[in-house]
Amino acid sequence: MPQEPTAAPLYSGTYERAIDAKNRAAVPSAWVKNEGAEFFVIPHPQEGYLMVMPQEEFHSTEQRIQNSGATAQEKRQAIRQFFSAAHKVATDKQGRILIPDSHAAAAMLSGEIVFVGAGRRFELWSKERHAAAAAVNDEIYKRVAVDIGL
Amino acid sequence: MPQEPTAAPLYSGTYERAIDAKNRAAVPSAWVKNEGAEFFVIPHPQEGYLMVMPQEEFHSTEQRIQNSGATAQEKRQAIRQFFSAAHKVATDKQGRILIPDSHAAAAMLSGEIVFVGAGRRFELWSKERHAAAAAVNDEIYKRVAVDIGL
DNA sequence: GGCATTGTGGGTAATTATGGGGAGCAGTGG
DNA sequence: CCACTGCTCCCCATAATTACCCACAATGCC
Repeated sequence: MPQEPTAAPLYSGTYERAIDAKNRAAVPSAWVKNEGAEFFVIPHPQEGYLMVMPQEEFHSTEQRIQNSGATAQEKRQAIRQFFSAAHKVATDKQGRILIPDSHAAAAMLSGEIVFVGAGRRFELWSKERHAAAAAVNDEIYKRVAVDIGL
Repeated sequence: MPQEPTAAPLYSGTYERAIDAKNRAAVPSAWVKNEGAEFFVIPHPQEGYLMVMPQEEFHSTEQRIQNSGATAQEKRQAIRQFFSAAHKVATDKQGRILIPDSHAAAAMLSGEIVFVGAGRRFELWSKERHAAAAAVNDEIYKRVAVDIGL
């Protein structure tokens, strides 16, 4: 049998979850088994949500900054910012990750939150913000879908 | 001519099925090669039915968005929407897939449903919607058939 | 007519999601 | 140096959901 190149973890789908008073959130079980249990959590620089990625995607994101068209000094500063904002988290025995306070506040995470698959990484949104952002994206998605004859 | 190592599955035909109270639907046995087959389920952006595709078709659809004429940002947003709407499902030991609640609701699937082969992917319709859509398609099909001298 | 395959339904066990108590540690300030 | 505080992790309990298993009906094949 031709050995499948162990497809890199692929996060897809949307899951509503709760974040409790201790800032713990259960990662969808379908996403935990692919990967070990360690993720990097980084607030998205503009939009108010958290990016969560496994180590390899974290490194590849660093590379993308490195390969950007910015000046050497700008890249150094951007990478420093990137690293300082990134927190490494691990799932506990119940498959939950602990969101650092500052990050939860930045993304307004409390009560109902949404896990959104985004390919090689996934995202954490507050339910309200996600509803708004998804509406915008859905417009664009529909237009592009017509373009490619979906 | 580049020979594909494993013949891409071709889905054809129309099958009426039931979806039960647990949102399970039996995939036509002719379409399930091995046990534990995995599919991605995505609501069609405009019309109210579900697209179901194996992983390779899923990726190729992502590529088609990537190669569309939209701007880089639009493509990113469209792909994000595409990923977030796609749920990975696997057949159980009886060859059934579990349809996520939100998707079943979006396509109004309950009671009688229809599996429709569509080449490298297949579709899930509610019986009523499929009847309506099929009537329209048949009109078009007949006209085109005359065009090509069928 | 048997027999195997496929589709359907439902009971039950296993997994997953969530909440909360409490032990262990680190840092802080007396 | 030692309480005290805040935080994190572990454990358990419970609820909800999912997957597994069996039973049976319908169909087609030998």
